[in-house]
Amino acid sequence: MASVTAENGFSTADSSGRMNGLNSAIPMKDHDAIKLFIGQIPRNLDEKDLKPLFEEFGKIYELTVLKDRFTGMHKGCAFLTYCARESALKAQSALHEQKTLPGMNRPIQVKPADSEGRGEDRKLFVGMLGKQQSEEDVRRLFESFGQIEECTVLRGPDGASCAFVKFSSHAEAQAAINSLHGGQTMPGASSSLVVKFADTDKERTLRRMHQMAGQLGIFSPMTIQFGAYGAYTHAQILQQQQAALMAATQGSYLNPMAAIAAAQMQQMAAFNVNGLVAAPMTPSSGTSTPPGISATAVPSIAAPIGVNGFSALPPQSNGQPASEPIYTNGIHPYPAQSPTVADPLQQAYAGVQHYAAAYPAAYAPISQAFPQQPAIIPQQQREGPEGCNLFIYHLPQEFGDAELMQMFLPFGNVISAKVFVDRATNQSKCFGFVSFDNPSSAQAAIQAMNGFQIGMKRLKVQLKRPKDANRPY
DNA sequence: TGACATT
Repeated sequence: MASVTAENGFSTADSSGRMNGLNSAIPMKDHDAIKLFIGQIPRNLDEKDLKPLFEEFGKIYELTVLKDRFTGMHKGCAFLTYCARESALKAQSALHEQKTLPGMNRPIQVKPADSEGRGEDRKLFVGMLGKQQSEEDVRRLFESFGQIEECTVLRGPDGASCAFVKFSSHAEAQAAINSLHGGQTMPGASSSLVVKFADTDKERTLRRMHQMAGQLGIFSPMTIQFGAYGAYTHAQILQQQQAALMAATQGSYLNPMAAIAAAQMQQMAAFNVNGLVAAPMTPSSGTSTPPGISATAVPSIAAPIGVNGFSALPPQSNGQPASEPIYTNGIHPYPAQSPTVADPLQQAYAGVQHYAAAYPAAYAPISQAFPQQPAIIPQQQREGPEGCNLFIYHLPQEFGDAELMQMFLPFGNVISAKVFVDRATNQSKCFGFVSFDNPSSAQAAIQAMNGFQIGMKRLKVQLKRPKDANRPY
């Protein structure tokens, strides 16, 4: 009887969003209470299951598991507000990334919800970190500029690659930018540090996407999605953008491949923009972008991608391309993993901003790896060994060899990337070839990029047909 | 829809 009552109490709390159960009078919360985002929660845990876990740090004011509006499906994350700010801080430090709940393969996430930050310009994106940098290193780097409320380093198998640092004020963040952006090169990084405001504001992102879309005629904001991992419907995206954004920005882990791909797409969009438009996507640094994306752009493009650690790395994932000499980017196929809570669309958005933003800076230093002949690459199409050559269809019209190469660099050493062009019109035929130096890179690329949606189309990425198979005559 | 290293 008693337990039933308790259950009912929670159910009530559930629908009202409040955890002030039957006998507890706790309607008050601190004015500076922090709403926490809780990520990586097993879907079988409901409010009542979660409550005990969090109560230990203080009285809970509100605990809401995020659910799909239509299906009611548990989204694997929740919002939690303690009555006391202090409790939230305690919970965060005690739990965040500190334990992994049963059935999860990533540690629990406990961080201030993004709604708390108000999306103000106090959050920085930090690119060009070295491989070694830990969150602590990043904190140290930034701490002199103000109070760091949040610091997240996104890293992949190889180490750190970029980070978010949220200050308590815009001014602090700005100061950090002023002092740190472009000012030093982290050990193991190929370019100087990139420090810019993170675009947390969804609308700004959308605006930019719209801008780009208008200018390019592609990449409309709603069209970058992942087919290959498409567990997300458009409706879901729209309804739960908020939650998903949080999930994505709160350190949830995404499929690294998808994330990389997203960043790549963004990057390419940026490149295209460069050719056409002054620089809608280049925020802080005034670096002028090269006029075109012809063959001469290849080395430059290759550099940011292959050389630096973060180029292919969208901010909201832990995916990470490595940093090494140009065509040995050390990136290795991440095994395709099942997607987690975050929304690919969000990744894509975020990827755009950060990637594009970091791009100008990434531009400057060209590899030390090819001192004499900077970075130039495989200009003639070369086939790799059997099983290493991909046929890619449904490329955007705007894509040239460079873009194609960029898109596939994260998966391995690209020997060659060739978009077919109609000789008469000089227009892309929307298909091309990419060759890797080993089959597993090719497979990784297929895994990640086949089905990648651009605009209304999805990339088709397959092994190229062997020679003899396509010679009917 | 289309389609596999071209001029």
